[in-house]
Amino acid sequence: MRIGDLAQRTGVSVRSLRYYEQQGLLGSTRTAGGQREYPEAAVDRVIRIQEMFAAGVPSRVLAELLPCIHDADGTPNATATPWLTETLTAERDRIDAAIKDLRRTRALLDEVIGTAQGAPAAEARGERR
Amino acid sequence: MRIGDLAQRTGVSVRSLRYYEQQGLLGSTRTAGGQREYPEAAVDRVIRIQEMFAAGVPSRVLAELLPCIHDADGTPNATATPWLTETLTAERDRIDAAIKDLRRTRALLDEVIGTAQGAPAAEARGERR
DNA sequence: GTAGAACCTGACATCAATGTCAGCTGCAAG
DNA sequence: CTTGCAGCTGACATTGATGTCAGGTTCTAC
Repeated sequence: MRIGDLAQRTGVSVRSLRYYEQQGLLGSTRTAGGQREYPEAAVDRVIRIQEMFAAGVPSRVLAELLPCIHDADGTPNATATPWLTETLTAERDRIDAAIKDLRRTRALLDEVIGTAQGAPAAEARGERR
Repeated sequence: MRIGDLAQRTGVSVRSLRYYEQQGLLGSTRTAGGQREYPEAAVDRVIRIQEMFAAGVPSRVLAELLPCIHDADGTPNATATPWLTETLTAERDRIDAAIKDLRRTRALLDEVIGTAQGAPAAEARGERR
């Protein structure tokens, strides 16, 4: 498929798709005229890239990580280098901390929302965290 | 306390503290000579600000939200405007989505890490998500 | 073959929080 | 009083993903 289709099917802008390629995250073959052509599997890959970005994984790490991922359609690929596993472990810890933080913030927002609606605050309602 | 102390006790840079003030997130009194002076409660507030930033709450929203927070030391303050509650609800939904996303990403990292260490992949070990 | 949509590259702009530098002033200890 | 650290303002730089524009090429349908 062509870049416009991929963009539409993933909800990611054409600009970003080209950026992903530039960062070595997403491959493409080219037509005789030089236009990008993507396989069906690109859809999944792009979605994964988006998730990773949203999770704060930097593209540098992502570039090394992607080949190691057991894709949905079953293409294994490379194995992680020692450096990569170490980095990923650090990333994982960072993500754990981020989740914890998000939960705390969420609870706080919840409380303010609840209070504003005239209801007693979360603690007073015996809500579980 | 003065800005350097606050920075040290919160782990936030002096630069950022001044930025918070500029954004209306953090108040301070000034000494005769114009230097910032913070109350003890500022420590908690700064930490909260950091958490919110980490959770992706934009400073514009934060500025309106902070006065509504029932501080740790028990200072209530303002009540949320309708606009604010609406915005916060949207933020909360965003955060929920972010948490979900982080979990997925975490699982993926975990799998790659596990595989690299010669262990079978997570699915094969019957791990729960 | 021609019109128009989709694509190409390259460059510059944006956002938000933070870093950093310069030049100046306040403050506390000797 | 002097010295030196800490603080002040203001300005510019950075980072990373993305938007946007310009000028040109390819592809598709007629």
